[in-house]
Amino acid sequence: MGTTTGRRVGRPRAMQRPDSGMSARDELLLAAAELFTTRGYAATTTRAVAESAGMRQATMYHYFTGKEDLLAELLESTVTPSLTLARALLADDGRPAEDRLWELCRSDVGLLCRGPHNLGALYLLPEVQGERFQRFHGVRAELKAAYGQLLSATTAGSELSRLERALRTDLVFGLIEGVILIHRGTPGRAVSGLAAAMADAALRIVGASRSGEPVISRP
Amino acid sequence: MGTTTGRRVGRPRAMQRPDSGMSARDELLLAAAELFTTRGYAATTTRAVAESAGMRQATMYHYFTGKEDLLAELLESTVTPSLTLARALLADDGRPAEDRLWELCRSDVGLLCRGPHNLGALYLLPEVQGERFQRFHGVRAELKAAYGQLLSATTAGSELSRLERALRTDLVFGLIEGVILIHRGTPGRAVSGLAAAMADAALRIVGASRSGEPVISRP
DNA sequence: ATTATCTATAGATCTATAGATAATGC
DNA sequence: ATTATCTATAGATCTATAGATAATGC
Repeated sequence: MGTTTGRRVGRPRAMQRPDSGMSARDELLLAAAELFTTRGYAATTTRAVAESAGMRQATMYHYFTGKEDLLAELLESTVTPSLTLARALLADDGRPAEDRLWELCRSDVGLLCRGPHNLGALYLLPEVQGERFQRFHGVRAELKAAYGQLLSATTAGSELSRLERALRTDLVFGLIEGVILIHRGTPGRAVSGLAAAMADAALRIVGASRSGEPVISRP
Repeated sequence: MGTTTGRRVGRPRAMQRPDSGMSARDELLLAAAELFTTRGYAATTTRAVAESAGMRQATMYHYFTGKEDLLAELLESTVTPSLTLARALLADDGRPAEDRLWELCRSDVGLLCRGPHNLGALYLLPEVQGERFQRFHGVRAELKAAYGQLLSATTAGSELSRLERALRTDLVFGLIEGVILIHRGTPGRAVSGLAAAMADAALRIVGASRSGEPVISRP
């Protein structure tokens, strides 16, 4: 019943390492996140993922059917928490939409930059167009729709044409997802500051501002 | 001396195709651009590039030392025209900085979206961190510096702190390079409209606006 | 008995080189 | 003679499966 070493079911691993506390599945996901973002998805072999997680190549197939499976799972895990927050914010219609949009932006930047690794960069992979990623695309589309709804609920947003609203939603969503480009450029910078700055920028793109903060204007 | 077929030096190609008019080198670059952006860099084999350019795999090595060589050349070709324009705009200090920054943004969006292919997406490749891409990074850094200078020369930009200027430069540069994310999401939209909208958004992030156009503000 | 892992490997690549060949140029 | 291409291939992978093994659980 203790958590002493060597108490797990199954043949022991060949390469012994201190117990990470994670499940083998999670060890694989973490290793994959690290390697996919650092070396690239296609450039990462199943062997690299498995060994990096402390097991032999073939063992990986006990948990995932292949590399695509790992990637799909990682992508979904990046978007799902954002969507949960977005839904909560949409429901909370007591607060000004400006504030809620700002918070969603800030939170997303944090998630993208801090996450296990910069998974955001994986959105751009051509491989992600494939059918296996349908579910990811679904979740992501719903998240984007939430951005659109919040944007439309702002004072500035409500004055825009339907087309213009769609365009600005794309711009804001693109800015936030593109944070990876920015973060990679200057990785030293504090994420919290960046997140707030990006959320501010998003509102400026909409033409709105947080309650309390005046619209920027020159004297 | 005519441009009739079968008049070229060297052994004829195995797979005959209508003369593209391009040099074999350019045919390879074009094929690589297409495949790298559609299928991904690492997922593209040297065979795929060569055959797609109308020649056999081994022939590619007559022109490039490998895949990296192709990628480096493609990346540089995307940034160089932007830098040329940026230099010209920096020198042209008769016009308001706001207008020049706007033009640079708009032109870059056009280049990134229209180019031979969406090469912008390749910026994110982890492979591009390598030493072989030093020159590309140099040119790109110079382009970013130009963005910074133009931004600082705007009225709104000049009022910002040094740190805040650097941050907003990152945001604007990130927004523009991230246009790929936006463009991929809705490829149907006209590039010219998108380019103008992105340039507008960039100025809004800075807190500036084009001469003539007032700063957006609510009644 | 069940489970998590291992070792071994077939089959399918992919890269990069060696050397041959079929054009034009002189 | 020079050039652009070809064919052939060695050597190095990499993926995914088959089947063995070493733990715990009952």
